[in-house]
Formats: sequence, structure tokens, C-alpha cells
Amino acid sequence: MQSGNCGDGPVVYWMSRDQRTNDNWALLWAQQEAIIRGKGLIVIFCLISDYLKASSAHYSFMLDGLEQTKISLEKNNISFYLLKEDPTVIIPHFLIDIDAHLLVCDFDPLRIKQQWKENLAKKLAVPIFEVDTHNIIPVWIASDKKEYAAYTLRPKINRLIDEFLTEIPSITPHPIIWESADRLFNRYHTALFDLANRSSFSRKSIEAGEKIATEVAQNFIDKRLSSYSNHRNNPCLNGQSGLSPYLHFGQLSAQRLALQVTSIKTTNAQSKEEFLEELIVRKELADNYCYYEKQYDQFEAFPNWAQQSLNAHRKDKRDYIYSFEQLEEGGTHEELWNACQRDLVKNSKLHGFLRMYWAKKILEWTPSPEIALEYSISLNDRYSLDGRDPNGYAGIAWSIGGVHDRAWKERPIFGKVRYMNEAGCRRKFKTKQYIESIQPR
DNA sequence: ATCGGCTCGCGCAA
DNA sequence: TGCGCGAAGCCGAT
Repeated sequence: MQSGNCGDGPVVYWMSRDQRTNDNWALLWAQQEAIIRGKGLIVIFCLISDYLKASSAHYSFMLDGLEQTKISLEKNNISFYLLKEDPTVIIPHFLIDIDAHLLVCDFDPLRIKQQWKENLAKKLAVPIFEVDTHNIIPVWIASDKKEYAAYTLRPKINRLIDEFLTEIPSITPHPIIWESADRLFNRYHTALFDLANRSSFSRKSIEAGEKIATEVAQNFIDKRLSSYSNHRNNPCLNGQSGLSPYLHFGQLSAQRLALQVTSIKTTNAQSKEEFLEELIVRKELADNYCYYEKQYDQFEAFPNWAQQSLNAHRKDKRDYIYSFEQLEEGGTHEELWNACQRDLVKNSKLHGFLRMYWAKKILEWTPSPEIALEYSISLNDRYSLDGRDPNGYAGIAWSIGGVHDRAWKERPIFGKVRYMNEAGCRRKFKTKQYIESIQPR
């Protein structure tokens, strides 16, 4: 937070990472402040074109969700405005225009979001507040440094979890109506959801929005949580929750999900524990990594042992070298890998276990770790619905650079970075069945 | 099927 | 300063 001059207009919540009305602490906090100060409350969202190479499928998923969120906000007397410009340009004008009282943001550790907020803080007269409603324990409270691995963050989370994993109040109809809302609507309505006629956008493979996110979560808890432990690493069994797109876009609250899972009494205890480990420790570790490691997508972010080891193996002979395009179209010599790539492109997601194998092969089949990082991130961000997420950057850094992992027996190209291959997959599941389940193009 | 070795450094106890 | 311990796998021996 910083001091500033509060105007007489409404409190503004700039929604960005957490695209939901319910279970949103940033919105709740904004409403509380608005009520205390006797002000109206509005929500804005800045729509950037070509955001971190997002594809039409991402925009489609996001805009579908935002349309629903807009409706539920309006039911609660909270106007929603979609601003189609760079936030560092449009927000200062917008806030002056409406004589805003406060600006509330949600938290995001990615560089572009942090830069936006830094630039805004310099330009704005009104105070800015940032609320972490993506993590259960705000990143800066869970730990004040870049954690070395899950085992160093886990005890810190465990110490705080009871304090933060609490029930979340409901949003209530905002009692103070801001008079100028209609005037503003006309001015900023430009092309509001005209993208809804998204004929050029690709067919939806996954339904979006808060409502469906809640249903998918409930269905997972009811039907598949109990077998999570046994099925999670088998891509043929639909053993994972499939919730990461909803979590990524903030259409589902991680805290709500954790509350639901925690309160389940009858399920398999190990499954419950492992799912909560993924949902809380692993996910919040990824945010910790991106927040405290500004070069989260670079070789320099890797631990020293991995950098040294990868450096020592730079000149190792690569039996296969593929270009970005060859990888992108799934044209390697390994059918399992090609199936993974096709799966990613066609279905906008890749199974959690296969992602590790997928990224490790890119390290093996490209000229350098830097190129492997670039290609993996590029493919993941472009095709995966949960791309451009700390989970993705941390997962790829784990695969290629040993981030949050330990050193293993030294071998060519990988050095001491953990090796994975198709043989390991064959030991774990029926790779043939998986390959056949992904139709060739 | 199951087991052990591979390897490093954090964080705590002393 | 020393040491216990973790960490989403591989591989070869049994």
C-alpha cells in the first residue's frame, strides 16, 4: 500500500489474475473499504492483445469467464468495465476521469504484472493496495526469500495454514450506488465483449467460467479424489483434477478448493494429502519461485550445481536436434513425445506427469539449455490453457534446470539434472494406449 | 515386484 | 561445523 490522495469517486478493483466474483479476497477487501468510506465499488479489467503470446483459445476461455463474472458482479451492484488498452496508460486516465477513491489489485508474481504495478504506482495519485487472493498464504508472508525446494517451504506453510485456510465470506450487494456509472458505461463501453462474436476463435474444448469451475471441482471431489493417489500419474486414467485452467485464470479459488477437500472425511487419506500437497505446497512454491527469482524463465535461475553441470555438458553430442517447428508439429522420432505434443495442441493441456518427460526431451533434443527453455516455454505458453502461469515456469525450470530438485547421477547432456525417458513412462502406464487415444493429425 | 545407489545443500542442532 | 534428510526417476541386481 502507499499513501495518496483519495478522490470522491468509487473504489476500483483492477481485476487481473483472479477473474471471479466469488471467493475473491481482493474484491471483498475492496468492498469492505468502500463501505467503510461510503463509496461506490467498480471492477475494471484491462484486455491486452497478444498478451504473452496468448492464443485465441486462451482469449476465448478468458472472455467467456469474464462475461459470466460481469453478470454476477452487476447482480451485486458492482459495475464492470473492460478497458482495451495497456493498463499503465489507460488506468491513470480512467482513475482521474472518475475521481477514484482507491485502487485495489490482485497479486501476480509475473514480471509484466509487477512492472505494470510499479509503473502505475509512480503515475497515480490515489493509493494502491495489492491483495494476494490466488495463494492461500500470501507469497510474501509464507516466505521472505526464494525457497530451495518444496521441503524448505512446506514447514513454513504448515505453520501458517490454520491461520489462513479459513472460511471465505460471500460478496453482498454493494449498498452504495455510484451515480456516474451510466455515463461511464457509454464512454468505456467501446467494444465491450464485441469479441463475444468470436467467429475467428477456435472451437472451445473446455467450458469456462466460475460456475462450471465449481461444478468440475465438485465432480472431481465426489468422483475421483479418492483415487487421485493411484491414478494421478497415469495419463490413461483421467486421474488428475483438470482444474488448472480454472485456477490459472482465477475462475476457481484455490482456497475454496482446499477448504472443500480438507473438509472431506470419507476419502482416501493419502489421496487427500497428495492433492493438497499439489494444490498448496507445489502451487505456492511456484509463485514463490517467480516472485523471488526475477529471471524465472532463464538459465541464470537454475541452482548452481545444475548450471555448472549443464555447462560441463554443453558440448556433448546430441543424437537428435529438432527445430522449433519440428517440435511444434510433433515430428520427432519418438511417438510418445509426438503424442504429447499433439495432445497439448489439440486439447490445450498436457498431463502433469507427461509434462516433465516432454520438457526433458526438449533439453535432450535441442542445442543448448537456453534454447530448450525458450522452446518449452514458448510451446507451453502458446498452447496450454494454463500457460503463462508460475506453475508452468517452475515446472519447466524443474525439468530442464533442476529447480526445486536434487542432483542425480551424471549423464550426457543432462549432467546431474534428473533424467527421464520413454522407458520410465512404459513402466508406469500403457504408452501405446495413450498414443492411440491421441488421434494423429 | 522391490531395493539400493546415485548427489547436493539447506537448515537445524551443537 | 557437522550431519540428517529430502527429492514428481532411472537402472541394474535380486
